[in-house]
Amino acid sequence: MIEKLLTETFKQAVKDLYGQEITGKSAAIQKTRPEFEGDFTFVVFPLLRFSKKSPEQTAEEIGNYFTKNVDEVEKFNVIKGFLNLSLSNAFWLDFFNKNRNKKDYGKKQPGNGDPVVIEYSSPNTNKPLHLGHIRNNLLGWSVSEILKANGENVKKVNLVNDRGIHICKSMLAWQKWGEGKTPQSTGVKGDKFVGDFYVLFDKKYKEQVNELTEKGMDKDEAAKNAPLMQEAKTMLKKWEEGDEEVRKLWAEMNGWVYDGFDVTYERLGVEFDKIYYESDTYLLGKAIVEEGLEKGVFFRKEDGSVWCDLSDEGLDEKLLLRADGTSVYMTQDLGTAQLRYNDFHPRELIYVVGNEQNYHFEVLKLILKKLGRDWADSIIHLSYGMVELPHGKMKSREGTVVDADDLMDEMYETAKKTTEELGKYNDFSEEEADRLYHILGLGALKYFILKVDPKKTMMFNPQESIDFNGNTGPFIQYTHARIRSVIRKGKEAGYDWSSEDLKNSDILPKEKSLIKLLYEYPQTVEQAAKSFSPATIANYAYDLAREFNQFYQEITILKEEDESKRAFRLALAEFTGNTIKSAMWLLGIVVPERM
RNA sequence: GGUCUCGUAGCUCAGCUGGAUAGAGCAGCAGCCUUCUAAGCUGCGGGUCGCAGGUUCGAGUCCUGCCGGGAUCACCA
Repeated sequence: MIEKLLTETFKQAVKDLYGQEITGKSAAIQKTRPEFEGDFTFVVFPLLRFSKKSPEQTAEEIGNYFTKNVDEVEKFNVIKGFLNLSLSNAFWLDFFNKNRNKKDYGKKQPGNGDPVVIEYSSPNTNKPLHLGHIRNNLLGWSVSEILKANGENVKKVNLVNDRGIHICKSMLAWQKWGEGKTPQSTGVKGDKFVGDFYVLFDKKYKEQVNELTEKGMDKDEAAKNAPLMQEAKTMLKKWEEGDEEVRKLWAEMNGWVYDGFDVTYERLGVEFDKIYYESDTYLLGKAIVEEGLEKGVFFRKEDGSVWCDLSDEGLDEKLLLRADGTSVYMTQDLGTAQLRYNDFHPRELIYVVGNEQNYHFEVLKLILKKLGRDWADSIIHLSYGMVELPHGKMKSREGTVVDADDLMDEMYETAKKTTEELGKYNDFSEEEADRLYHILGLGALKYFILKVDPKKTMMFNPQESIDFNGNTGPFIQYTHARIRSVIRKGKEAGYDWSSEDLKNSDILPKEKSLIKLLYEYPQTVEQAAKSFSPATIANYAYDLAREFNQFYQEITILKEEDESKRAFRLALAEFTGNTIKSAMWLLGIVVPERM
């Protein structure tokens, strides 16, 4: 990496010229801003106390040191205290030739060290996936790929919350009003089918609560005492006791849900190396609670409930086991964390979970530490912001939930409509067209969501999400298709740009800025991994596509008569196309050859 | 109320560990297809970076306070 050499030289220059050792902080290298001439810039203000000279003079002296000692530095200019270094064309050309044919440019070989386990998706089995889950799934998948590209041994896992009161509600409603119907008999997708009964339960339950309050019962009392809630609780108890009939129905209805989820996952393009089910792991959590009691880390209250006192850490007491002995969320999560540690002995244990659970994960880590699990520090809560709609938050109660399948349908339709309106590719077969609409629709959706910093709350405006112009997935996909078109035509014409040593004596500004951007890809991938941020990749892909389009607009490729220039530009286009494809892959977005 | 978090153009978002005149897209207006895909390119207008202090040669970025939004503090998950 040339930056390293430049930084070292900078430090050495200060030492030789002013007799001062400086740290990396005062030798920070940065890209030269496009409005100035140069490639890399150092700021000399911090050195003035050593040089005892003006900023201009100091920069001038160091600049001279560079041109004298570093071959790659061709020239420099000084503006105020900024030293702008220009690297030689030979350097950029060398970088270009050495890297443009690398299969995995910008990516490191996947490692086989201690794995990084990343949990994402984590659905409940009582309702279909919605927009919030989509952000989670896209983030999880993309961060996994980004970590892989940085040489991590990544294991994707899913933790399905398949037990608890929520699924009992669906089961109960189906028993009462299902009339023996099934997804097969009705043709309704399994997860939707079960979700409908969950909604039905809620409706009937509310009716009961209203009846009770009208009779004068206190609202909280009514909520607790409504017969349906009582029945659901009884069912949960029976489930925990292993009641055969309840377990059978439970398995069947969960099966329907999984069939539905599979379809959605497949379409979304996510998958997992291992799937955990809470029904398999919650008992381990109870065992850990016992262990904590024996160690004196937890304590039991008079009513029999178990707690952990976190007041020394500035937090409250946390419940770990209800008075009736049933487990709560934290209990289960202690169990699943332990299990995952046992299974993988991971270097890092990443949870892709919304920021509404920040407190939960803080507590989880504290409790594990109290229990003496030194690996608690390897737990990373990849906390992402909520998705909001123009009218406000998604509320299932108010029917403002954006269903994942519906959303993908809409994106597909928009892709179809837009393509047809533009009158493109009527020669596509039905399968080809279908595939293209799928790629474009999903590309738009994924890019729209992933381009926003994961940590931030994001606004999902349906109007804007289906836009295919500007900073969008289809724009980048289009750029790729354009490049492939040029490449195809170049090959048809019999042009050859395969040489390992392409020459170009005068690189044009637009060519130069493209090369510089390509040069930044590897460090962008590293940065994205460090910050767990697909948005970093998305923004890069957009910049690259935009830069290419400017180049493409301004400079002819195929019609260039100078053979070496033509070959150089074809190679540059191909390198750019490959890098766009690579970056988009890290976002889970496929790029088409034609569109 | 405690803790955490966010506040950048009309709207949606960039702005890496502090660095030059704060950038894109959308929306609006005006141009560019007999030339490699116009899902593109170019130009114009639009900003007291919530407010006030502080640290620094230098603050959108760091610190403090205030204002405003959100999350959380459940025997829900």
